[in-house]
Amino acid sequence: MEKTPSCRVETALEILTGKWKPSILLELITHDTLRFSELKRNLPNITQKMLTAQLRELELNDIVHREIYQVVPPRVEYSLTDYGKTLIPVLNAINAWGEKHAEHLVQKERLQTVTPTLSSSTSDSF
Amino acid sequence: MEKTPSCRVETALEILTGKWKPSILLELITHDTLRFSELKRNLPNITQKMLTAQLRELELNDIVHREIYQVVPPRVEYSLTDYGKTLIPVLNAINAWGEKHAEHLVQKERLQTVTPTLSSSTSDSF
DNA sequence: TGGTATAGTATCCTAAACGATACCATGAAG
DNA sequence: CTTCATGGTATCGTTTAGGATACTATACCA
Repeated sequence: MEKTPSCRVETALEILTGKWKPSILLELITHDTLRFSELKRNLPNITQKMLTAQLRELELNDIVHREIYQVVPPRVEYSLTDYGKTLIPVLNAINAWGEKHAEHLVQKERLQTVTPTLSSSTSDSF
Repeated sequence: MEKTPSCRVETALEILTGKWKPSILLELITHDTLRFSELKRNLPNITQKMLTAQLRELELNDIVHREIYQVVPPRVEYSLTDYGKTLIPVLNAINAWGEKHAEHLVQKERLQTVTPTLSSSTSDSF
């Protein structure tokens, strides 16, 4: 009880991180429900092992729901739980900052590539 | 150009993750400016190596500023850059979700500890 | 009888993150 | 001449994350 902010942030980040979790979550946000094979198709470089592992962790944290249909060949569908959907604003905030960061990077590069020769740049005061 | 949301989220998370970065950032948010030794004191289990490494990464990403005073013994002060301060709302969002998550966990545990014997729980319909 | 599709496991290996420990340079104070 | 404080590096070992690959069960379909 009475956890510190740093502890809470770390817990939240643990749930969000892992090489594939953001992509998986964004897939499920935009597609609502996806079969295992559909997720795999949409995440071209993931291995089956990693996809299973990351989904299991998300399931353990009650972020995604796993629905098994007893048919052959197997059909398993993944979707966000209601609780998982509370992550959407967080991911939006992170995504928005990521956008700002991309802009910030090009500005830093612009500053660095000014030095070498007196080239392209137009709006300089001398 | 035209990065995907998943890519931006991953970039942002790369900057935020690392075993000690959240704690370091929160220290700098709440204390404004801290010397190396003060950071180390406030993060009891961090090693010098890790503190240096994580600070260097944050510096590289333009999140923290490193001010060196040429005195002996050395004095080095760390603080958030203006750009680094744009992370504060993001960390707040993550922290808020982390709080919700802690509550969610105790509720799940309450549901699980109902099963074993017919103990404590009061409001069940049979 | 054999191939196909799905949703996985199991095993092994590599690379990266992290941790423990020891060492270093400097100048002031004693 | 020694000691102390600060803010580091350097080196080594362990632990964890992730990747490659092979294998499996099942029922249907040809």
